[in-house]
Amino acid sequence: MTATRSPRMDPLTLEVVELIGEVVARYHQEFDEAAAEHGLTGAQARVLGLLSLEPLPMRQVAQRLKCEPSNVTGIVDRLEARGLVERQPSPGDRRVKVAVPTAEGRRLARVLRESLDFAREPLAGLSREERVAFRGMLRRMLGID
Amino acid sequence: MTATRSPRMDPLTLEVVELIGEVVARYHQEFDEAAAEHGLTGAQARVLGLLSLEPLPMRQVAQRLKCEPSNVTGIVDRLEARGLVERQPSPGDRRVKVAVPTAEGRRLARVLRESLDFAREPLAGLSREERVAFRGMLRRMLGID
DNA sequence: TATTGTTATACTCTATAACTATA
DNA sequence: TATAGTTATAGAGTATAACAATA
Repeated sequence: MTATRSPRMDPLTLEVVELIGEVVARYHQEFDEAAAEHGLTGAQARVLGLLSLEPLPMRQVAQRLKCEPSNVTGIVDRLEARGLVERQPSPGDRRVKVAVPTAEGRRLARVLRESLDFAREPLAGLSREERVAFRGMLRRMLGID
Repeated sequence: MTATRSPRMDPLTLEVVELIGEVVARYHQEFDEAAAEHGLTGAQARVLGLLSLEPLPMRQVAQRLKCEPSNVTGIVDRLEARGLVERQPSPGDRRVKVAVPTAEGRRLARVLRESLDFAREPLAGLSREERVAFRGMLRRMLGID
């Protein structure tokens, strides 16, 4: 039996993997801070962002969040109590409730989106070719194409 | 007053920002799943990973996690109950308790590290030049250099 | 007095299971 | 009977404040 116990990673790849971990941590930190500045938790801000792109039935919100539907009830309850979201009945199926952002909810979602400068700012300093290359790498990591 | 309300983002940059968000979500998902397969939460796995690199006083764990010291008490309590971590007195200062992984804790930390193939696998398909370029981009995003 | 770690408390997020209204 | 949403419950992470032991 050899000492090898997993696929070997060269120092460069190892460094890149570690950098990705740091980017992930930084992204979450900045996202949560931006949400907290407006009195929202990370989960609430994420749901508000989803709904500002497209109103969704409760169950579909859960699918996007990859969590149980019962959790969405509480998150939307709190957004609704803040006047940022409303539950609207679905015409076709009376069981379904569609979560729709209010005007204030849409406004806040836009503010939150714009305050996430972490990624945008450094990207602006890249050439178009560099950004294309970066996009290609991210796509490969996500299994796109 | 013009309609412009924030720095403009070209479609390519916008797409890259969105891809980064997806990578972040995917990274967290895979990390938490790997932890759950071994009966740990994400926070517990993260602390165990930290300690496997270097034993740390409770307060310093909180600083690395960017959370309040009182939270670390509970996380380390659960790791200790699982036999993965021990609290050891500090020789120089009797107020300090150093969290040290046990042999089993170090073993599990290594397994968790190796199961995070998400980033490593696609990186292996890149040329050295591409990886260097990717590293440079990540560093700029983190403000390194 | 100041610092380290803990306890107590309250809130949020999470999964599970049971429930209701509707299909 | 199946599905959408909710409620009830329990565990975990989080911040705040107050506390004990030590410096």
